[in-house]
Amino acid sequence: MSRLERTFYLQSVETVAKQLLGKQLVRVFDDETVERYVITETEAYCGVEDRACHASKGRTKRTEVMFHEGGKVYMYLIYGMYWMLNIVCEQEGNACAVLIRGVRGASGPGRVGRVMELDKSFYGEDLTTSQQIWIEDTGYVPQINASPRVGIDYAGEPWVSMPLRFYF
DNA sequence: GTAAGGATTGGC
DNA sequence: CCAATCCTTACT
Repeated sequence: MSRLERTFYLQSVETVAKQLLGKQLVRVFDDETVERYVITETEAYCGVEDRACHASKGRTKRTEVMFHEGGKVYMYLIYGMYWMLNIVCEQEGNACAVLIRGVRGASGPGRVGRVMELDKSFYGEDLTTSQQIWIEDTGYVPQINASPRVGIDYAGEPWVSMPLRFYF
């Protein structure tokens, strides 16, 4: 199977979030062990206007990579213990990203980061060139379901109600 | 410098 | 229901 290239990540964040379902994350660990994880759940975060998106806080050291062109990894620590894996999308400056909320065998974004042994060191990693993590097409196109995003009540309307969580 | 809170999880 | 645990942001 082939690694997804730049053009895939430059599509709209909502499109990427849906298209990532069924694709597989490939992770090469330090001991050269290779593991593949099929993506089963994602959420789209849409730039500086989306109050649920960290980029709405402005371009800071933490959110910097989200302002780059699509295809890079945005990692951040939540509740002092869970590393979240996000994929930056769209053109440079749009500040959009897709949160990987679940893979086959690991339901929940915190578990995804733990199972794949991801942390701050992956911040800014480029999925089109990295030797440690990338995404491949499987040819499988699942039936997609959508619902509001989880854990962003603070964002208020209309963001809290928008169906930007996708799963199958 | 200090304080508040979070795109969660697992245990009581 | 609630503690764990630490980084980022907001304010003094």
